[in-house]
Amino acid sequence: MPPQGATAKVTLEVIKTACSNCNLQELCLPYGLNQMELAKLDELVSTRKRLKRGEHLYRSGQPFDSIYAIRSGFFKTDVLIEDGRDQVTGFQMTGELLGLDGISSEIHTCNAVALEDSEVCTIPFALLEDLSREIHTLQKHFHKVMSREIVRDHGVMMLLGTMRAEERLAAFLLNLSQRFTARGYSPAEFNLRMTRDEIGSYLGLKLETVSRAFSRFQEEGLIAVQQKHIRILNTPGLKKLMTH
Amino acid sequence: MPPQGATAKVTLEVIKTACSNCNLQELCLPYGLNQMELAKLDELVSTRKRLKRGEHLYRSGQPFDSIYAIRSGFFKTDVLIEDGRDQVTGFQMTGELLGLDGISSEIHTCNAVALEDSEVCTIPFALLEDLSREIHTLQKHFHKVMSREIVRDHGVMMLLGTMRAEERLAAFLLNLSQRFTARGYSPAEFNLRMTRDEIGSYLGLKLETVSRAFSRFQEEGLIAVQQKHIRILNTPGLKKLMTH
DNA sequence: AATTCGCGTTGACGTGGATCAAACGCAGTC
DNA sequence: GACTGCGTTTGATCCACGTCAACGCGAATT
Repeated sequence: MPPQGATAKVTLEVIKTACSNCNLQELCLPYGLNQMELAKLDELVSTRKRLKRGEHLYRSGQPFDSIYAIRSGFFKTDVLIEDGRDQVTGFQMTGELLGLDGISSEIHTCNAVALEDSEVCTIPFALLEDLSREIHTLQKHFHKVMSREIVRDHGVMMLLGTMRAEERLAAFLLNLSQRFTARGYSPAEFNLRMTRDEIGSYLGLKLETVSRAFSRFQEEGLIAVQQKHIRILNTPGLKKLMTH
Repeated sequence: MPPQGATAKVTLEVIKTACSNCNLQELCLPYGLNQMELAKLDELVSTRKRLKRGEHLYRSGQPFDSIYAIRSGFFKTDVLIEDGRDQVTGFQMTGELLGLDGISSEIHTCNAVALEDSEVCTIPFALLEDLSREIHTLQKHFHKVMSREIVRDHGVMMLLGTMRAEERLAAFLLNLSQRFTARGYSPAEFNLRMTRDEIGSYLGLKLETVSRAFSRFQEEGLIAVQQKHIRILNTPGLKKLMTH
């Protein structure tokens, strides 16, 4: 890439990093704020942080003082217990928040790891609380975001508690597809950022089971898999599998 | 019961129903508030509601406008999906909050059912938001409560995703024991308010598996079961079973 | 006291997914 | 271009839990 091209790109990014100019407004915290309120939020969210694939954003046990909004990239969160067992508790993408679990005890209770090179906005939580006492809309939106996380977790509990392997994987693919769509990407074609093992951990399955389910979906013409590249060929078919 | 006895009891309850006088302060929302702040909270939480065993506090799909604090009694929450599958997402006891899931969409996303005669404080959510913009401590505490719910759900996901039947049941019993203890009841002896089927649904197991696990624990001298009555005989034994 | 009903227990058997094991494919690296 | 290593696929076997079925028990009803 020619140097002037690179320079132009950097400049553009600097301009765009303000909340007031962020194209994630409708996904992230700033939802529904007016110009003045956005200006205040910009001040709050001044720090940004880049992470390389594989880097930890935070680790379980570390003191909590900020939550993070993903500007770009892809993360997983996982919890680890003494005896070595661990579980992926979620995958987070652009516009989603990380770190809400740390609010309760002021200590992070899980690890957040970048699954690709990523960038996050650091939101000091004490300041967010201050500002959300001033701005009603921000308060309301923040509460909704936390509550949505609870509802999402109930969905995962449902999945883990009542669904069979193929139903779980179908639900997982449809969920990813829907989230990519909401971000303007193709609903039918995407690259998985996580390994089969991580998918399995999230879905309460072993990696072999995940792999077999992928193969089976392919045989049945529901999807086309090639390593991490997924094309969904028959969305209704996947949905029917779920409700089965 | 003699009439004067009943009268005395009612009067006492009326006095005690104010947040400022509630013996659940350290479990419920009012944590850490001063006298003036408590007085304001009392105003907010003016309505109380009694429910008989089996009654619904709210149902999935109903409009959300309040959260509820349990003054006494025992609840379960469950979600039901189209194809008839359902899952118990939690059991709630005295001092715990119900309804946080409804904040996100302003519609309840699960059912809350009383498992014994119960009484709740109705907390209009809009008013809670107003008041928590005034009272920093209340805001902070409310955020912690929501976050704690997320952490709790992660624990359940862990349980459903990685533990085997007996480990799940051991974790469940220890969790109940710990919550009873926090409320001043015996850590070792209590009555289950839910059926084997409901326990199974929560733990992602069939009722027969729950029943067999109970029997097995009894054979091994870990607990004594008699219908819904449980005595924990060997807490370390149960813990070891979990970390196994 | 007999009857019904909801729950719980226990046994026999089947199966979905775990486990173990081998081989493959792609991406770096030398 | 061969080498190495991680992630993935696929097959064979095993086992924890689900399923199906019978029976038991206590509480409420008559």
